Amino acid sequence: MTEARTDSDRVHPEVAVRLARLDQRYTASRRALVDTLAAARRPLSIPEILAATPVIPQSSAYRNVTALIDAKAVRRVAGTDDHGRFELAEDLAGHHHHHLICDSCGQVLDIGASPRLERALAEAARVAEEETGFSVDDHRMDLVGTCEKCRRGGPAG
Amino acid sequence: MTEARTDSDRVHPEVAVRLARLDQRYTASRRALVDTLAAARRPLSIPEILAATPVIPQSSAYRNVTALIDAKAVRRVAGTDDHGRFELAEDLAGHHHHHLICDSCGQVLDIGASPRLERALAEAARVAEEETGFSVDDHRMDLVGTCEKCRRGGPAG
DNA sequence: ATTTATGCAAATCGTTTGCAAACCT
DNA sequence: AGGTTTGCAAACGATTTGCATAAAT
Repeated sequence: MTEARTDSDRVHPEVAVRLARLDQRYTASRRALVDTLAAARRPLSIPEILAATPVIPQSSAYRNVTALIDAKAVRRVAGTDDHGRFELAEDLAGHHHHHLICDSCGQVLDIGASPRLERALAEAARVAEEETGFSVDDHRMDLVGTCEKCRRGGPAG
Repeated sequence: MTEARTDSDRVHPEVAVRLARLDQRYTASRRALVDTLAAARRPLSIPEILAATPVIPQSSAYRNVTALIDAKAVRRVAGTDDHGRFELAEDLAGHHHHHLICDSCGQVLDIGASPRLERALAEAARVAEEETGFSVDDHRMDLVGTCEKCRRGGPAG
């Protein structure tokens, strides 16, 4: 069987190392936060993180997410609503993916990236660098639409 | 010669029609806002809009941008900083494009979309619809990097 | 005339921060 | 011990909103 789920025994030590580089400690709250993000198959907002993680005050969630982002263990993704969303860094989660965003309820789902799409994206990045002088180091590809639930009369339906 | 720039004599009536569908009026402020967005070749934040548009109070800018979004004459795009950015709807601006986002200063540039990339994106959308039950009606492709200016010691350099 | 938009100031809401106590090394 | 993180509450900043007036149909 293909082992696709996050191996937290591998993730935790690596997160610890990345935090240590910044003189940051891998505390219980941070571990819990990483577990929550690793267990979700999609980027979570702070409210979602709080709901899924026992007894973590908001301010700590924000501060820890920030620390983990600085350590490059977590990354922020933009949705359509006014909540930031966060996911494990791709090299920790172990799979490159893109997002499917529901315009109605704001939910974000992960979707796989096809090699063909990735090749086209890489080419686009190269062209953009030549034309603009930017140095491109990441891409985001989001599909925006309406999820099944919302189409049947959910939040904005 | 190919006429690529926005033809505001064509844009204004169409915006008026779209607003009218929602019983909204095409006032001087809204016209000014559309002119500002049409003149920019990139999505603008509210501060940028205010700077470029004479005597429009913030609250009106926010309200009018919202009205124009509801009327599908403007769309909101997400950058990396905490300001929303806004651009004319693509069918009004007349060209499909993607974005180049500077991670350092938050600036957003438009970049053209190659046919090859568009084909790959369309395929990805089709696959995602089949697999998830979403109905996809838009895509966003952003390249994130550092602009030339910031690499030479700009805002975060 | 009636309905919608404006402008100001106050309110809201996500996020950030100051500070003293608790924690890790 | 010495520096870091926590938790609370207050502060912040972008965006939204109530209300009386002005503008558009």
